[in-house]
Amino acid sequence: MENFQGFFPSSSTLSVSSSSLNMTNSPGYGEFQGGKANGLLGLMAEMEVPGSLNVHNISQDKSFPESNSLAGTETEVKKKGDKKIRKPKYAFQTRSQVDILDDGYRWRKYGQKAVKNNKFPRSYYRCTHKGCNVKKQVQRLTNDEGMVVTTYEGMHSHPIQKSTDNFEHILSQMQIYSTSF
DNA sequence: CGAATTTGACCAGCGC
DNA sequence: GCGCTGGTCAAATTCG
Repeated sequence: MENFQGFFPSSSTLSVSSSSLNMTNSPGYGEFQGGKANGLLGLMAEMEVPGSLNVHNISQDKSFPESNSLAGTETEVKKKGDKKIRKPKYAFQTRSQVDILDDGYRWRKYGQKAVKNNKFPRSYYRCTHKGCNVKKQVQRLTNDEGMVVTTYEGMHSHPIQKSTDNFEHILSQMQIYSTSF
C-alpha cells in the first residue's frame, strides 16, 4: 500500500499560482472540478452509481488535506457468476500541457477512444509490469485543453521503477507549465 | 530485434 | 430488440 507513497512525498509543496480555474461543468463528470484551484487538484475515488450519474458534492470549497485517504481497493475481475462489481477509480486533475504524466511507472497504451462530451480522445494505459494489472486513463477537458484528468484504476503491487525524486522533478515541471500559463 | 504505439474491430452494458 | 457509448484486444507499424 505504500505504492502511492511515492506519488506524493511528505513535503511536496505544490504551490502553483493558477490564476483562475474555469469551472467547466462537463455533463458526465459533474462538478468535479469545483475544488481548490491548484496545479494538482484534489483526488476523488469515484464509485459506480447505480442509475443516476449523480456525484456526491465532494468538490465543495472544502480543501483537501494533504493526507488524502486513498482507499486501497482492488479491481475485482469479473469471472462469470459475479453480479455487481465495483471498480473504484482515482481521478486526478492536473493542470499540464502534456498528457503523459510520468508517475514513475511504465505504461503501455492499449487503446484510445473519443468520448462524446469531449473533443479530445481518451487514452487508455496499462502497467507493463508482470502481474500488475493497474490501468490508467488520460482525458483532456474540452474547454480547458490545459487540464488533464488522469484516472487510475487498481493498485500497484511493485515498487516504482524510477526514482521518486524524479517524480518531484516532474511535479516541478508541471508547476513550471502552469506558471508559464 | 524487441518493445511500445497506433488504429480499427469487436464486445458488453445501458437506454430507449 | 436495436442502437449508442465506452472499454479492450489484436495485428500492423514504428521507434530505440
